[in-house]
Order: sequence, then C-alpha cells, then structure tokens
Amino acid sequence: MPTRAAQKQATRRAVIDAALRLSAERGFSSLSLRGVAKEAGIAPTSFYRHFASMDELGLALVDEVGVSLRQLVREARRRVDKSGKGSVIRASIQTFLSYVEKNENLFRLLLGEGSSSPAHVRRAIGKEIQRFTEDLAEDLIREAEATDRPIAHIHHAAEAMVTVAFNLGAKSIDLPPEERLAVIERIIIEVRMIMRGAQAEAAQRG
Amino acid sequence: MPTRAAQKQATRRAVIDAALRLSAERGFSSLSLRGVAKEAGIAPTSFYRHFASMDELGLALVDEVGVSLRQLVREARRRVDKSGKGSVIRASIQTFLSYVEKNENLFRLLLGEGSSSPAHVRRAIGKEIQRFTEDLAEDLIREAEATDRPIAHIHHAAEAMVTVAFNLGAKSIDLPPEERLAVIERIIIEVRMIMRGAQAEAAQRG
DNA sequence: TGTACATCAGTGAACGCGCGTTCACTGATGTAC
DNA sequence: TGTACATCAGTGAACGCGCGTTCACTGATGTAC
Repeated sequence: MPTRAAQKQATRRAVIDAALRLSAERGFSSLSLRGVAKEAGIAPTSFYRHFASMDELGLALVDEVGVSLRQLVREARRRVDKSGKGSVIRASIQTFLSYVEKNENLFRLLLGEGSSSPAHVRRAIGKEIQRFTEDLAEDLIREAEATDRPIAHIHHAAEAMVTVAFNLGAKSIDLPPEERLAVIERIIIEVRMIMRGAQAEAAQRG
Repeated sequence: MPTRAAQKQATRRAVIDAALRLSAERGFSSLSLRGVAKEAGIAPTSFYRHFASMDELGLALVDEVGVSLRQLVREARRRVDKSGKGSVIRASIQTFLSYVEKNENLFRLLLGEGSSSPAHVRRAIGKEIQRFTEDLAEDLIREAEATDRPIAHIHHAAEAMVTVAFNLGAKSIDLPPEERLAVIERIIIEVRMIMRGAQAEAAQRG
C-alpha cells in the first residue's frame, strides 16, 4: 500500500481544488502561487513538489475541465439518442448548462472570459457588445423589409452572428496573417448559416 | 487658448495610448498603474491626476473601443447598402476583421479573451473547445444519416453552435438563477437556427 | 520482526521585486487688478 | 502692460504588501538486510 504516494496525490488534489475554488472567486488570471498554497493548506514552497510552475497547474486545470465536460455532454446525447424521445439539441444544452451551473469555477476557467478584468469593466464590455448586436438587429430588420424576406427571431439571430464573429475574430488574432483570410470565409459561412436558418424559420411560420 | 487644459488632455491621451499598447502586448489584466505610467512617460503618482483608479482607465478604454468599432462597421454596411452591390454580410465581416487586424490591442481588450491566461494555457483551452466541437460534429453526422436530413458544412455548423452555447453559457454565470432558464431557451433558439440554416443549405444544394 | 539507512513531501527563513497609495513639494500656467 | 497671487499638473521619497523563488532543513515513510 503506497501510503506516501497516496498522500502526495491527495495534496496535489488539494492544490487543484484550491485553485478551482479561488479561480471561481477571483478569476484564473489572479491566482497566485502563494494564494493557492495558502488555500490548500500547505507552505508556498511545497507547491513546487507538485507543479513546476503556475503554468503547469493551469494546464492541469484545463485538462480536468475539458475531459469531464465532454464526457458529460456526450453521455447526455447518447441517452436521448437511445431512448429516441426528446430533442437532442435541448438535452445537450440543458446538460451543458447544468454542468456550467454546478461547476462555475471550472467553466469560467475554460471560457477564460470574465477573469481578465474587474466586474465593472466586464459589464461595460458586455454593454458595448450588446449595442453592437442591436445595431445589427436594426440593419437586419431593414434588410428583411427591403428584400421582402422575413427573418425570425431577429434579435437572437443578430446575437448569434455577433457571437460567432467576435469569437472567431478573436481567434484570428493569434493566427499568422496568411491564415486570416480563411477565417473570414469561415465566419461568412457561419453567419450566412444563421441568416438562412432565421429566414427558413420565418418562411415556415409565415 | 487653454494651454494648460490642452496639455492635461494630451497627457491623458498618452496614458490611454500607453495602456492600449501594453494591453496589446501582455493583455489588459496584467496592466499595472506603474507600468502604464512608465510607458506613458509620467511619474506613477501623476496617474491620479487623470484617473481615480485602474478601473476608471479600463472603462475609458472600453468606451473608446466600442464607439469606434460600431461606427466603422455601421458605415461599411451603409456603403454597401447604398451602392446596392456586394454582400452586406461579407462587407460587414471584412470591415470588422480589418478593424480587428489594425487594432488588435483594442479588440483584445473588448473581447477580454486571451488576456486572462498565459499562452500555453490559452492554447490548451482552445484545444479542449475544439475537441468538444469535433464531438458534436460527429453526432451531427450520425443525426443527419439517421434522420435522412443532410446538413451542409457540418464542421462549421458545430463550431457555430459551440461558440454560441459557450458564450451565452458564460454570460449566464453572472445572472441570477431565475434568469438562467431564459438563457437556455435563447441558446436553444439560436442553435436550432444554425441547424435549420445548415439543413436548408444542404437541401438547396442537393 | 528489528535495525540501519535512503527517500522525499513538506517546511520556514530569507532574498529582491514591482505593486498601489500617501504626502508635501515645485514651478509653470492662468487670473485679477 | 506689469505685478502679485492662485491654481493645479506633475513630482520624488517613502510606506507596507504580496509576490515567486532559493536553500538547507526535518522527520515520517519506505526499503534492504
């Protein structure tokens, strides 16, 4: 019975849990080695017995989140699929969101979002994006009237478009310039898809 | 001629520009008052002549980004709209992305993303989300075969769905519990829209 | 089972560093007369 | 226009703090015989 190894494992676990607890409160980016060590109940120096750096801890956390989230949602989909009743989309999203709710800390980490700036700034950013979305929604309304092709759930459509554009746009920042053109095409395909879906829905209803 | 006021204004401008430069390099969350002051060429204490805190600086930055970005994209749409030629979607996205490219620093700030964690961790997070997307894409393929309703651009559809779900999910974290149910419905509507769009496209092509 | 030695998870003191913030100040710009 | 005084953007010294990291250590656990 490897008591020592087990003890080490337990301490490592405590460090990871402490990090998750703290990153839920203050965001991943403001984690400090000393803070995590204190929360885990060990001396700051002991941290190094388990991770070579905070970076390494970060990777361990991401891995943990990714694995459990994918597994959970996959299972939920299988369940609905097998039973043959219920919407797969709804089941996936419900499972996903209930996981989010129960594991805010993990999820916050995975998203990366929100952790980067204080609450006021975050809220201000949210408002700017919302304004952007409203702008787009107005344009969509005008477009729908002009072309006489109605659009269902205009506000939601605009929200989805903006979300996709902003996120892929953000990813493109870290790409070499020659790959950025491809991102434009990707965004266009996805935004068109949303547009088409919104029009299809309106056509069916109306 | 208010020379003194103008000088103050200029210094304030220098502080903002310095903050943008630094947040482009190291991310907004790692800005420090001393660092910004140094980059702006003033004493740390002088910072307080212009902003009461870093938070206030952050709000000023967000405001700046939001205003200029919305204005730019709005103009681009109007231009295409008036001329009557070209795709509004394409024009918007191109303008948006060229702004992103020219103002990575501003945009990074607005997105908030990337700034929160070191590069390795960010990349790891990206991979996890990608795996999640691939999982979903596989399920969509199976679904398409099972229901005999083909789906176009399956991978892009999955990407758009995951992007929407993750982002709205992230926003829901900061909402009071009673509003979270509404978020589920919003995500479902938007994901369905994407699904419908992908199917409509496939139907048209095939 | 008992003893002697090796391993190694966890420690506490100490380091130098950059941080935010305070304070009393300086000296150029602005204003009143 | 000239002088005396007020304003206030920018300063430099100093503070206490938490940070990451090093080092030589301790003492319980594990191993060999």
